Amino acid sequence: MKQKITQLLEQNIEGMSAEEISSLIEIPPKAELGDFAFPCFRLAKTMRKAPQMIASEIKEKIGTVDFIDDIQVQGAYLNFFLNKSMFAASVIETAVKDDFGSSSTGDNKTICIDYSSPNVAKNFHVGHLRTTIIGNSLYKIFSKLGYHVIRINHLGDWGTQFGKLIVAYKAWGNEDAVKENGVSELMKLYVQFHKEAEEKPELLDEARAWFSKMEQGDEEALRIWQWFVEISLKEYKRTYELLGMDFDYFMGESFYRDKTADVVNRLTNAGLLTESEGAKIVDLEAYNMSPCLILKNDGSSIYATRDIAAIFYRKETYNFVKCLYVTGQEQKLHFAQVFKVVELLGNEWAKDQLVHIPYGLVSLEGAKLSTRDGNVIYAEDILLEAIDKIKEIIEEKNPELPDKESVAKTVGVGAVLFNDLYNQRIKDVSFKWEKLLNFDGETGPYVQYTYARCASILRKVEDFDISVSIDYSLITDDASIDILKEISRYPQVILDAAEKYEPCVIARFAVDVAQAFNRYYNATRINVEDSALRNARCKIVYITMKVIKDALELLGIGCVEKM
RNA sequence: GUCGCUAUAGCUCAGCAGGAUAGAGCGACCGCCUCCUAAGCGGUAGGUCGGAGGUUCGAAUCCUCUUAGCGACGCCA
Repeated sequence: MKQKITQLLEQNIEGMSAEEISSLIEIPPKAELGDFAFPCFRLAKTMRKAPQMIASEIKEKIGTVDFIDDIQVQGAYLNFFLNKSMFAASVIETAVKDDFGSSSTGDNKTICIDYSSPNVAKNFHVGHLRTTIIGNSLYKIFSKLGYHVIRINHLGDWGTQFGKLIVAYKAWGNEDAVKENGVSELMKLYVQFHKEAEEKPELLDEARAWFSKMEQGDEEALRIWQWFVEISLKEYKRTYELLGMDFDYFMGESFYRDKTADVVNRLTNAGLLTESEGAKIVDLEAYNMSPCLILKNDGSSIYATRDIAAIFYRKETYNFVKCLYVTGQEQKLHFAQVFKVVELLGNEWAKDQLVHIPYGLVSLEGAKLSTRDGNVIYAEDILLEAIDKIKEIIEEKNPELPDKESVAKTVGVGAVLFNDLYNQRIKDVSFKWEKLLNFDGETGPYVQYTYARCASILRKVEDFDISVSIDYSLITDDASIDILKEISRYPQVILDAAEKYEPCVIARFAVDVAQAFNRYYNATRINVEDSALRNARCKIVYITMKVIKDALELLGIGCVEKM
């Protein structure tokens, strides 16, 4: 709509007929805006007339068109007021039969999303939760738009850290303790390694040597490594299950270990590889970036090498139109370098197909997250804590509720997911229990509550039948029109979220719908005597539920009928 | 030092292909359940949109400079 109006302003309307002007601003069948206005200043400037005069001229010429009930001039602004029942009819009818998806947008093209990707042998903490939750939502959003989305968990299961772990395990480890305590035992070894390495820096060389052995296929090294990976995966999968998430591939960095030589070959053939301080690098000075390290001075690969190998593998295997990387913004330079190197190898597509989707730093009550100092909270604990808190609230507010356990899980997990998706990705997050466990206002439970409230209403109206047509002239009150305006935005909201790679657009929308509905609920009695009125109002309740459920689904959050 | 990100109400944040009186939530205070779920709704208080210039009829939004916080800047990922 805004674009249409801008178009109008770009043109000289002098001498245009009313038909021409109204065809220019033709109101779309699904009006995105209820009442809207546009400024006449720019037009006034080009036409050298007072804005007020322009406004009244347009008004005079446009007259009344479909959907528009009234036009007013206020100061220099033109206001169009919708024909409310026509608008209501349009919104309700599309919402009843549509699934809101522009499913042709994606045309079944493939998108790879690389997200979650925890570092094996480290605990899955708050920080990992962000990439996991955001990535999962992007997967849902693009799937809805008709893309074939491949979810890749690029586990950090290769690299010098395993050399460190092997050194630590051989020096201070104990098989039984690792078997019993899993990842946290490995974490302890890792922490101890760093402590000892401060005194004895030669440990670091030892660690690098062990990693080098891994790369060369040393049997002992690989056996220990494999064991650590299995232990870690078991724990991660428990968290993913709690989150209700899955991946198409758990393909860690180790998967590319035999593909890094090919990267080196390509770079060598292209004459891009140069030697510097004993290491092999690609110089990126021409692009204002520090060099991209490809091989360390001991000849072993580094994460950039494996990331490049992964890009080629994915392009060849899946022929993606986009490959998204959901990681912290501190890795911005790394991805810029890697993408540039791929592009320099003669791949123009790298420019717009490889996308880094950064998010802000997670800190804990103001302090930096640090496993070494014990300043961490584990994802699983957060989820379990949230579920417990929800159970308490249920006992307090609705002790008779059936299925308490499963409701608490859906709502508790939903609260955590929503909390992570409600703000723009780029914002830093300071984790606070107090905030996370407050479920009033702009939260997941609030939206879910609104859904349950709707469900409760429809349960009580026994004769409600969605297929019975209604009299739209009964729907003209402000509260009804407000909720319908919100609902009518939904398809555009999905597109916006996809374009910006921002699930928060959808989360905000869900809250807007819930707020509009709750206002409607308070202002309007739905279950009334008059059956025509009751039916009409129930239809609004019905489509509200449908939209909320669909939107929450895009965030990876479920709904409950009662809570 | 160079590059990047962030800065809007006491707190957490929306708004930013320029447009009407800058919006929510939390917290505080005051109201609303003989009525469909009060995890709700309404109201009050709270703002030099970090600062200074500039472009414009019009700037939270665009440009320049500047301040503060954070991050990245070669053998970790």
